[in-house]
Amino acid sequence: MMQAPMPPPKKGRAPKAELASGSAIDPVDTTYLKTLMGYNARRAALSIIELFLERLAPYGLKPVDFSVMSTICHNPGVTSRQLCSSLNLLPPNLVGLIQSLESRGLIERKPHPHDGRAVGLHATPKGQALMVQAEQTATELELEKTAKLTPAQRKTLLALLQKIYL
Amino acid sequence: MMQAPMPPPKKGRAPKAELASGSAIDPVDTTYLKTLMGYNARRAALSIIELFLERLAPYGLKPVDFSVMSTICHNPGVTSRQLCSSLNLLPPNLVGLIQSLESRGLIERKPHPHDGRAVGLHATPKGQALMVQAEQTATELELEKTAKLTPAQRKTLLALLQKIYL
DNA sequence: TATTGTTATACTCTATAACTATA
DNA sequence: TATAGTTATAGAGTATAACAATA
Repeated sequence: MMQAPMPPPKKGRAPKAELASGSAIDPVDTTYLKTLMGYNARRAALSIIELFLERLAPYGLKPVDFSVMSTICHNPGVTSRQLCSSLNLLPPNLVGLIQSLESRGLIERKPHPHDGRAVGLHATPKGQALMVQAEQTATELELEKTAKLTPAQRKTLLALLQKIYL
Repeated sequence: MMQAPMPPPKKGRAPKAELASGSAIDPVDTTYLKTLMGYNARRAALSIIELFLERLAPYGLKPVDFSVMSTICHNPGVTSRQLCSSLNLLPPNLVGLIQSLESRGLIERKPHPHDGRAVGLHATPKGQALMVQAEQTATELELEKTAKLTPAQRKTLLALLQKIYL
């Protein structure tokens, strides 16, 4: 399959937005990158995560901690194996995370009823109370970051993203 | 502002998809996480990047290398400062990357015409030829990963993602 | 034999402070 | 004084191999 060579750099009329704007940097043509879903999804995710880190710092939760705690809260008795599978994490990277949450008194480890190898994870009342607040903060921050979207567009975006990774 | 407490774990009818499926893991309820744009955008991005790493490995390009090379190709003479600004990179992390691309003969560094401090980056013919192939490969892989989307949905998704981070 | 959880470890990515050369 | 590029380095994130206990 042939393809046209690299598009010409458009010498005539490049997108210029620096007209009389004091210390702006010369803009760059990223037209091609903007056609890539991976590029745009990553940039959007990082933009949201940046604010997430700020707002959730008072709870001592980073994105992965938050995802794990939320999943434990909504699935009492869930195992590490299940968390790894559903959140796409690797077992060795979950160990320290779980230990940290336990030492903070946010979760408890109980023997699994049917499988002696596994350990059931449960949120403590303290952990549950923290996550009610944390989830509320996360939801608020998300609405701020997606303020340019209508509720319908927001719903559409969530559904389309899930069509990619699920 | 008050909020309802953590939703009950729905004891009656949890989403079970493991009916008579040999070695499937008990599924987990991630309903809440799926309402978060940051979570879904990150999962989608990582899903695409996973295949990107495989397919672009023969070119010796990772996502950031690819973004930088593509931007240099489409913007001859662009500076490191401009790359950092438009791709959201930090200057120290770009240094080694640029040196690597130069030592591979993919780009050249030329003195900037107007600013003695800056260096203009240019793709060599070898670099341009590589990127024509690499961009084609990237575009193909993206279409595979978004195969569940119609062209209209794909266009919508790109536009909505840009509304978040731009 | 296969799986859960763990340890140790290496590799990559990202971030900060400080320096130089030029504007 | 401010900016472009660089250096050194620390921290976080992600990866693989190998092991013990249980199925």
